Amino acid sequence: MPEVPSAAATSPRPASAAHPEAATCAASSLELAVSTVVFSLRPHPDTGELTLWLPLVRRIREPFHGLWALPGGPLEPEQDLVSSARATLHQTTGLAPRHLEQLYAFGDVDRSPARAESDTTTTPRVVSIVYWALVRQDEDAAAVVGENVEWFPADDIAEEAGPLAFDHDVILDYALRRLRAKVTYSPIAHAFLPERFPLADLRRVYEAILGRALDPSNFRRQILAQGTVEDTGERMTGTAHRPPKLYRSTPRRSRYTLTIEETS
Amino acid sequence: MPEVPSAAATSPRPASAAHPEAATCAASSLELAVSTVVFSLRPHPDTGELTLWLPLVRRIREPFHGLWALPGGPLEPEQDLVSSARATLHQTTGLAPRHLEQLYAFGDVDRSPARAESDTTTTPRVVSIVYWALVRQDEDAAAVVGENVEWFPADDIAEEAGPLAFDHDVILDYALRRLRAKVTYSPIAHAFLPERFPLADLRRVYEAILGRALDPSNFRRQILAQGTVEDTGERMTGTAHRPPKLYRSTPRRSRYTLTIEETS
DNA sequence: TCAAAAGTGTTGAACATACACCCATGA
DNA sequence: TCATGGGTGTATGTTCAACACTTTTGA
Repeated sequence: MPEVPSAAATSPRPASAAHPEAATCAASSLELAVSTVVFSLRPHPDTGELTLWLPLVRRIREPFHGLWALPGGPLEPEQDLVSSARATLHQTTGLAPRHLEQLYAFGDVDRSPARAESDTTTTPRVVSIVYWALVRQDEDAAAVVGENVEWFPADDIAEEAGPLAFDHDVILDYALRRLRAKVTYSPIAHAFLPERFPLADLRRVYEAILGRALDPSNFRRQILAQGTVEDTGERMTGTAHRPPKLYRSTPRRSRYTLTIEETS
Repeated sequence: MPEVPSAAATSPRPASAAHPEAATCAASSLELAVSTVVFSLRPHPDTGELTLWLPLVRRIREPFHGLWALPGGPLEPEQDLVSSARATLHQTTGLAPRHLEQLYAFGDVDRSPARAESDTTTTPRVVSIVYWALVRQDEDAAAVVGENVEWFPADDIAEEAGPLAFDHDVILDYALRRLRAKVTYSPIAHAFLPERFPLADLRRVYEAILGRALDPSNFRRQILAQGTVEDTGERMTGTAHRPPKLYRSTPRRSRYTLTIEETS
């Protein structure tokens, strides 16, 4: 989508009236919604291995009545984008997010397949701003699930939840790639873990997200080298082996991070 | 913004009516605009060194009448987000973009400083979806500038264009960091160059964006190693020295790249 | 004492940086 | 021939994957 434009170049009008920040949609059918992809880690029902799960909401009206969709809702005029995403997450899981980040704004005119063929007056054009959130492993157990809400393993969505409503398949695919890319250059994986944790748990989080095994010794060195965790001095007890040290993630200096992308 | 939520957790309502993709703003003052940060490379007027420039548009009405702002405009109900950004770019420069990518959606309730203090009925709440574009060096010369449009060196905006309208200072700062980060792991720099170019030109683009000199020999090796350019077999003529080979950037397999972020 | 996972050390390959040096052209 | 930037080669240091090996607990 970025590269190569349509070479269509009509005559350049002088932008005398160029006038940013002013689009009233009062008269037209243009709507603004905020959706959230909520990731959590749970054992896979078949293999028992830790994998990504996420909640979907069954649509109870047209369009796409009966299909599964990402949780979300309309943006209230007096509500920030993040607040809206946070509220959505609270409604579907009962939890407050540990990590909440903007993913992308989806706004193609034909983004909901139904709309392409149908009357545009019945199906309004919707611009969605999508966030993604990570749920802490220890809190996940306390998550509450509402009516018409169900959790699915991320990689089984296609089979188990059929095609999703709107273009949410595309969005979900993008969110997954984004998470997997970001985990390699940013310490977001920590957001899945409790206050204190052994390094092996952190490694298991990485393995679950990336879907492959990591060398324990090299992993340890890399994490310690990047300085995103610090030793608490405590150790875990009651294990059937040498008790591991407990670490906590070093407080990130909140450097104005809006986001940073990466797909490659 | 991502990390640490407000721990505010009221009682979780079951999301029985959770209903994504439906926000009519007909009755409220909520507007949707698309703005674009347009980057081009030109010599700096003082030092003569190649630096980033971008066009700003002077506002001709309230709010922020008289101040400089990012080019942009309201989103038409039947227009894609990218199309809107593309149109904006065409209006301000007369050009078709070589690289166009979504940056971020800015939608805080109080994002335009004026609004914070003023009556909310007079200053509507605006959600802006911001794109960034790169202009090819050879096309830049042919750029047309409209009325109330002026180009500035990116690093001199604060002094020369004063504080920008809305929160466009923040947006611009973010766009610059994003560009500088992305150039290190993605071949976007090529988008500034013509069809065929010597490697030294590509190096100068990198140097301009990063603001520091790069070792020519190592740069060559890195670029050739990553396989983003290919030898055309031709050479540039008319130079006062050994004629350099001409390269072209290898066609990127258009892998569904929405975006990928990166800050640090 | 054995199994299992924590944790340390070592080695070799791949890559990056710095810089010496040769090449091809116009003037 | 010389000045200039294009282009190649090489030495040194750093990072990283693989894996052998030691440590510490519960059973």
